[in-house]
Amino acid sequence: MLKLGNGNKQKNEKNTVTTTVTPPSNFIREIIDQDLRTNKYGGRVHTRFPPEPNGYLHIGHAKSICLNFGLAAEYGGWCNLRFDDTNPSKEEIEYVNSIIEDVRWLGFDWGDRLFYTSDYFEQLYQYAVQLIKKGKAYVCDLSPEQIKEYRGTLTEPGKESPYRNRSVEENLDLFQRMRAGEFEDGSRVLRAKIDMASGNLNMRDPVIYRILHATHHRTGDKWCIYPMYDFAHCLSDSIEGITHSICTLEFEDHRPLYDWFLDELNVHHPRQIEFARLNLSYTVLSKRKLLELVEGGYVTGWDDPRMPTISGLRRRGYTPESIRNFCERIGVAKRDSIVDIALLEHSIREDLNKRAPRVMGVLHPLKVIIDNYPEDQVEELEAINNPEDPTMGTRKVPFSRILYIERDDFRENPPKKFFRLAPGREVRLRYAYYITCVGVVKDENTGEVVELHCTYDPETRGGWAPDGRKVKGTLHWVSAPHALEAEVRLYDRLFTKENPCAEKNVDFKTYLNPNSLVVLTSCRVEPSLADAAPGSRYQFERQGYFCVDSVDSTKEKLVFNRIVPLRDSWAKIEKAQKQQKSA
RNA sequence: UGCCCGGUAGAGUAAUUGGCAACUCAGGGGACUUUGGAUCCCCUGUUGGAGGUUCGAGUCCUCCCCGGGCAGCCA
Repeated sequence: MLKLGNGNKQKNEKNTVTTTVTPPSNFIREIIDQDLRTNKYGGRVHTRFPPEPNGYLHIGHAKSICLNFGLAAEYGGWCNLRFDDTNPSKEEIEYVNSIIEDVRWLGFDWGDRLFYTSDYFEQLYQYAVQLIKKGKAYVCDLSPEQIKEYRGTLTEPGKESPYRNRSVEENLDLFQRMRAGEFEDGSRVLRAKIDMASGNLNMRDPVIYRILHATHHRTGDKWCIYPMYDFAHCLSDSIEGITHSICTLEFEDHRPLYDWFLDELNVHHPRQIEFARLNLSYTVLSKRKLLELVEGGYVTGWDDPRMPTISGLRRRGYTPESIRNFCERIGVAKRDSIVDIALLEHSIREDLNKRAPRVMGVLHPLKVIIDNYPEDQVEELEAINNPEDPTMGTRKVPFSRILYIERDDFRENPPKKFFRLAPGREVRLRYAYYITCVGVVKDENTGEVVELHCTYDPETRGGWAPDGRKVKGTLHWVSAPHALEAEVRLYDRLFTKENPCAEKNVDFKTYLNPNSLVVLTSCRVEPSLADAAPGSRYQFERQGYFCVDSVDSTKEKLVFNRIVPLRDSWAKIEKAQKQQKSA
């Protein structure tokens, strides 16, 4: 008998997701292709994303979301969103809401197929009763400690519970009274009767129902017994008519148990496929560790832009497209691996290069006075919004006698291959003029360069010299009297070590990067940014991609998050030069 | 020392299922350039080991080595 879930009767909402990367084949697609060829599920492909609402989603979940929703879209099937809410002591509505928001933001749509395992509590209870009636489940009065003791170890078999052979009638009565609330938490459980000597611990009479007098965020106080994950999960998949239950590797050992439940109950039997969860270099991806960072105040919250959470990446400025492309690129397999975070960074650069408007912003301002530029003159110079996309048009940028340039763009004693400004050197100011440095003003006490004097060549307006002479460097700049002051938050990798969890006896927090956030408070950006909307993304030319912080930025005080820096080949040259010197 | 899974360039994945080991990222070099960005071109480097089957093995077989997971009334 094949029981089809209610999901099958409901209408499909097509996903609108696109990726620019051609998906390579993988072992899951092969399995589905095979099932389609053999008509195993009547040609259907129905997946689900089944989070537990006990934390925020992270990039590792994005992999699973993209897989499940992606496969469904690709094969013209469906993907359900189902909350695995079987443990009211850990789950909260706040998490439910954040998960819904995140999955939607990633660009996926579950139509009217939003489900909760708690929707099935009554049905699940009836399944348990069926097992009891078949003599395949029993109420056990052993304490938690005793159950552990009786379970045996990895290498030794367990022993049978003295309550294992209670009569069906007694079990039915006891289970009903468990539901009725007659017993204390922990006093009794319902167990499957399988094999205490199995090499697979999951088969040693696993607990399938426990007593928990806790208020559930959806069912309130209706229940005081709750099904265990192993029991609830496989049967929820079955109820929904899921064809391919895609999950992570650690559930491989549970599959025989799921097979046992499904076969004993003789219900629709999804095919479970396990894949390796995502690991990313220089970060951690476990709810427990992320929670530790949040609760310990190491970050400002779940949406701290340094966090690998979906909400953190969103606030940082990552786009859903870039995350989807990343997930496509990393592929899916069964071996554990650590993906280089550079791949994530590449994905966002690739996306934003095509889409982000260019703008000029000076992070570490150095004042420049153009000695031969008329005192009160202001010119509006034309700048291209995105050289990758002419349809994005142009804008006007004001130019005047006093400017700011990047402090790094000037060297009093320029090293080899330094193409930027130095005493006597001529460079181009982007979209403006060629300027030549004619004077350096330093602080008398510290020796710090505080101001540069330059002359400009009026013939080079727009950045071209009529005599054809070339300059090697092009600098970004802002007009001092017109510039907007802004705060810029420079984010870097959260950890200094590729795998912060590699050593079992060293706390991963030891490797937290002390420079993962550097706040710059007196940056100057061009005036076109005055009305920049929260969340909008820009390329600050020659620097990187930045996003208006959606929480802290105001019209009065702009705050930008650095999403990712541009690739910086000068930094590499300089680093190599320094290494050469010290060698 | 029980059960399960896995091992392909530095990283992540492919390989028409037994037929020239490739793609992306990273790294190196070059071209081009009003972003030292982007783009384009080139390069470095790979089937854990030993046997076996075969005309032919990353793929099939045997043994070994290495890595991961499992003893919640968590998921």
